Amino acid sequence: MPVAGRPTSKDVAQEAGVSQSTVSLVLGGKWSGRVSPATARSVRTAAERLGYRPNQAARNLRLGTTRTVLLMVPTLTAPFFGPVYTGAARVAARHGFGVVVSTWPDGADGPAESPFPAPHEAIDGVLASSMPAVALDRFHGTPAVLLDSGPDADVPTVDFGVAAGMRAIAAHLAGLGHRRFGHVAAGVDQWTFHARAEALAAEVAALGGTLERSACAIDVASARDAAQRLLARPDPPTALVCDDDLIAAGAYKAARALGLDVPGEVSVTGFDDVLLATALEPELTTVRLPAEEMGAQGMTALLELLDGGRPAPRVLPGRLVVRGSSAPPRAPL
Amino acid sequence: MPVAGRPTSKDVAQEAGVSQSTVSLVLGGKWSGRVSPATARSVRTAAERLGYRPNQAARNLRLGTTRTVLLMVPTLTAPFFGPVYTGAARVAARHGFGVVVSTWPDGADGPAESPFPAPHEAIDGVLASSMPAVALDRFHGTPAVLLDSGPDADVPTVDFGVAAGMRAIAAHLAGLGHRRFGHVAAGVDQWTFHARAEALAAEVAALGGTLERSACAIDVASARDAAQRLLARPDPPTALVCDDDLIAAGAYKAARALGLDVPGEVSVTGFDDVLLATALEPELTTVRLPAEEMGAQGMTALLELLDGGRPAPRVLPGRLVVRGSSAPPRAPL
DNA sequence: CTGAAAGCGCTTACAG
DNA sequence: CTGAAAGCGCTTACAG
Repeated sequence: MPVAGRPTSKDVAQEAGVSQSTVSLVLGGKWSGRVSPATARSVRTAAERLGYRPNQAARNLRLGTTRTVLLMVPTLTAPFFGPVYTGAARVAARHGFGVVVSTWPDGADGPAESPFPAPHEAIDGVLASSMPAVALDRFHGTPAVLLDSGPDADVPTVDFGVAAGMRAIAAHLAGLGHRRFGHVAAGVDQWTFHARAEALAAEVAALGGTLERSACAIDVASARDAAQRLLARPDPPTALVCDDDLIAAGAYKAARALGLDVPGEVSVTGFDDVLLATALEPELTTVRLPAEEMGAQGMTALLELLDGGRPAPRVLPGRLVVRGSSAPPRAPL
Repeated sequence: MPVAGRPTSKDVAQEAGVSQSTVSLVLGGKWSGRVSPATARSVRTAAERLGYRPNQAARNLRLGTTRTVLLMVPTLTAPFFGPVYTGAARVAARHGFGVVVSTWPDGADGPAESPFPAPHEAIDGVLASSMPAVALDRFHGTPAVLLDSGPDADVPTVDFGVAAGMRAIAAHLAGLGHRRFGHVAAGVDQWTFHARAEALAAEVAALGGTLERSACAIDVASARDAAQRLLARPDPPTALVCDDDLIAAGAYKAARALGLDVPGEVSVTGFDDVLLATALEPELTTVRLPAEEMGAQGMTALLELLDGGRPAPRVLPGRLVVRGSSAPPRAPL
């Protein structure tokens, strides 16, 4: 018997000849010992025949939950955040959660731009990536996990081992014989870049090398200029350590503009290991960060938190990937 | 008077000394002529004092709507989809809609992987990008708009003018003097790549040139091999037309492996104009596709559809961006 | 083993 | 101009 509009549990009940509560019990998987197997079967059959799908809004209203979490990122146009989302959504789906995305602070949504309540008012938790802790203020009290934002927060955190990654880069270059380092640094006020700068400075000092620093925005042209400033010094670095792969692409350009061969005359390293790293020529020595794993671990921590747990801070190690952009320095003339 | 838990419209009513329906009327903006301005003001004050936010689940249940649309994309790790999302979310937010993302067919969610109802069961509409029309089957009847999937669908569409873009590439190269073309083609069964191939073939034929085609996956290594096959022919092309920027990066590698200078000995063009295009050396001649605009226009069309309209198909023109990777062919020896 | 009933928090006729 | 009431579709005590 066809039903007008989308079928409800009441329609299924009528079709199966049982009460609506029985339908709910069976389809909710809470029937064993309470409903006879035969009845359960007939409910399932009826539900299938009618193409019944439970109404989420009613379920949410009744349970006071939305099974939706918000992933907040600074931008979706950087290659880093796609994988983070993918990992988070994978874990979320396994637990019946959906993930909505918003960008902040330049976000597409939010009360400032819209007269409507922002969609993220209806969420159970927040996953915020690459943000200062104050970004969580607007969610007063909503369970939250911070990703890639540093371990010093009063919510659970998941971070990359960027300090160890930078040390691995420096050790690799030092092993090749480099002593004069240039740091083409992202001039961006995020924990990860502060941590990278600090670790590099400490490691170079420990190795007895010298380090000059030049800051830039995270774009190719700005990185090229910053790298050029370093290479134009009287006693230029033999290795340019770049804060990410895109910046490294700018360093390549600076080297080429000055007629310097990479890696013959100057070594260049990146960080992140995005697609770009192997698209460049020579391919880039860099540190691979498990972005998708960060999304997955972050969601796992958030679900633990929603479950009443106290997930411990996690640190995901990066891995040095040596490719063609690093080599021993040219012997002094 | 503090209220336990999150305040409801009933709490606001009590605080303001009015009925709950009056609160709903005022806060829903439907009060003019029905509630006195003074009462309205006191309701607003009470709501603010209590930090009241309407419960979306209740609202959705009552209205039978979710104000949520699903953006379905093949993958989130390609650089194209971040901007599409951003544009869609911007327009959606202006109309009080949220956007959830899912990937298909390799999706993180969906009934196959999860015993729970997929979150996207609770949506008002679907925006599907770079998909065959059959991808919409599982949403039987949900209003949908197809992006970047070709104009031949029985739902509204938004596409790029890829044919015109390819013609512009071919005309540009022909203007430089090229006659022997190689097409490093994405061997991916998507409308956009079929359209690119067809347009290029037609234009080269019209110009009286020759065209060889070599297919590859959309990754650097596969593209390099495909380009190498073309360049190894007895009478190799003087220009490699690549189906996207990443493929062009592979073509650069093939040229370098054979000791061929770009653009001195072989010209290379891309498509899309992603970040990579200016990270390469030389910078890539390509066609810029307005991805964010596609997201925005798609959402506009979907909202129109939800409003009962019949949005016309839209085509967003690309723009040829000439950079350093294209030059006149080397004079025959 | 099964069903009648309450109630989640809204919006919107309907009655005054 | 304002309020009492119905009802959206669920889940879950509660009663039998």
